[in-house]
Amino acid sequence: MTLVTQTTSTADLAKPKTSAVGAARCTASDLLRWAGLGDQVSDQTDRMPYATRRVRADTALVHEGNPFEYLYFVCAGSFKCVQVDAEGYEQVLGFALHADMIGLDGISRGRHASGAVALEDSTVAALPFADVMSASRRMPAIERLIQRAVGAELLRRSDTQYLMSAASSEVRVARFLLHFAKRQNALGYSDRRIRLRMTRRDIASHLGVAHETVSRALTALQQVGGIVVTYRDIEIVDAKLLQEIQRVTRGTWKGALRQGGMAGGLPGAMPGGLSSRYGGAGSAAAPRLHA
Amino acid sequence: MTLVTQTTSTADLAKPKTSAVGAARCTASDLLRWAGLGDQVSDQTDRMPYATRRVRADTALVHEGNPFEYLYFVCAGSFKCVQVDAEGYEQVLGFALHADMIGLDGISRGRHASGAVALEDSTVAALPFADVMSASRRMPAIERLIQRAVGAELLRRSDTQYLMSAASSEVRVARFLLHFAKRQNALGYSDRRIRLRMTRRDIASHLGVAHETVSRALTALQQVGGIVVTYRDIEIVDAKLLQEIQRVTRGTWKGALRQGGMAGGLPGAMPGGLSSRYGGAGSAAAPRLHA
DNA sequence: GGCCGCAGATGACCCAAGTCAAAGCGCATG
DNA sequence: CATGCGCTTTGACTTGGGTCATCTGCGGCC
Repeated sequence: MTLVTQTTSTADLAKPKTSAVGAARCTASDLLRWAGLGDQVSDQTDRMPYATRRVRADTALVHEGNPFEYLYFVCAGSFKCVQVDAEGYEQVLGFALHADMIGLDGISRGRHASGAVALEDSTVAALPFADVMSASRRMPAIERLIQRAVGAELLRRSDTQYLMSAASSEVRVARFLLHFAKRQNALGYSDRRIRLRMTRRDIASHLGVAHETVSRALTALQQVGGIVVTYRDIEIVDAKLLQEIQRVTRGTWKGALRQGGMAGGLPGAMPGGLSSRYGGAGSAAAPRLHA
Repeated sequence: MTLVTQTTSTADLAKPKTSAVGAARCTASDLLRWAGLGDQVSDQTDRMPYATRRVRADTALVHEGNPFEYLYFVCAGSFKCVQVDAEGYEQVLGFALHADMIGLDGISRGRHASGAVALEDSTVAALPFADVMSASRRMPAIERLIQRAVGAELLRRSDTQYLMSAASSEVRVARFLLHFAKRQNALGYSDRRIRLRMTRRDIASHLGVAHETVSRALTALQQVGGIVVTYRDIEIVDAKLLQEIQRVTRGTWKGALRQGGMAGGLPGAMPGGLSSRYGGAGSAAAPRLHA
């Protein structure tokens, strides 16, 4: 999957939250550092102060439909990005973590196409869009920051579509966990321990399944030995296994696993969990193909 | 106007913005005009020529993973944007129509995160990304063009997530049709007649369902009187009905329809088609749909 | 400290849609 | 003009997971 690692300053990424996040203001160079563009910082970019804002858990930073004025850079904490449909049903479009940008989708219409709700007490830097744009014309580093934010946003949307394109719910959950772990890892955190800040319901909405199904999928993945679940703490104990499961786009991954399409097969986990009920029965049609 | 097969539906698709699309080069002002920013054209923006490229049906304009050098502006024709997973299964992320920009997702990693395949003989303008960025620094109109492209792209991604968040397949298809009609309408075409250039399979992939299900959903929507299907030509005969159906995010829309949750109720369409199996009123004259 | 409410897990049931199959149709190709 | 392949539709069957319901446990709040 052609993961061109961000060549810029892995060192900077390794130490998140280096600055005084709680401060009432932060400078452009802070943003660049947090965004992993530390080497872009120059004298020019240093003196631009932006206001920061505290957002308490479960409160909205951005309301869907409100006028688009600011871009928000997540200094600390995390958010869910949501759209509410006519019936009041909340669709979770994605999650914004540390160093992500919130609000880009307001560019097109001048109004925010989605809302953002804090999953925990969080801090953001509020960047007046007009200012940022004019600054980016003068300072290549800022331009880079915006470009990166846009690129990251687009990428995250693709990833979401990829998540939802999976046929089986367990595959979706596996993808979600791996994806989340990778993002945390890029921020300098462990890629084995995931601390979920959102409810099962939020995850379910994001993946396009029922929340009970998320529960069941987590249990299932735990039973085959891929993860250990403790409420919202997930430990990935067999990343390789999850990777195998995650690859399956169509059909049941259990079928794919047993057909030897996957290396090694499963240790003792098989008899337990999911695969059992399907016995050795002949549902083993050749998967894939369909050109 | 070149041999680009775009005029097809003579009368109905009548007023596309015309221009010398077939030319080997086009100017920035052409792009602005096509993008609906005609009023932004000034002398400055006039003299910048971009190469155009012909892309024949079923051939790739962009290959996933290739280096990101150009943004492509769709002058004529249409594309599907795709990602291919490890098993070779093709996921359709979206469709790019006239005046859309292709390739933005390459910004983040310097490589295209998705490919683009022409659905018909098409023409694009190839904009070297570096040039465009430097031009946008000097010319507000170009900057606006890029902003608009980015915003539109983001919005389209949200829309796709919205499409896929629907519970029932018929709702997904209804949303897709309305969404597509709106986009065509924004380009000056009819919002009642849709000419689909992609296969059912492409649509299915985009919506996250099986292609047979798309067929059945189209048939079902036709039977309740919402549309008339003639292969790839769809006529929307009852937009209001489709709107009602499209609103339903959870559960079956048939249920929502009958519960009076929807204004006015439906004329003669109700008894037939989908609602039949759900007990209630006379399933008498109802053919089709399992049962 | 005790009550209340929500998050999460799990079981039972059954329908929507995936899968497999097969039959039209159309368009492209020689 | 004939042939064939792939798109589309429809049917029959199977099942994953949505829905409803219940139970547990944790946390907040008076």
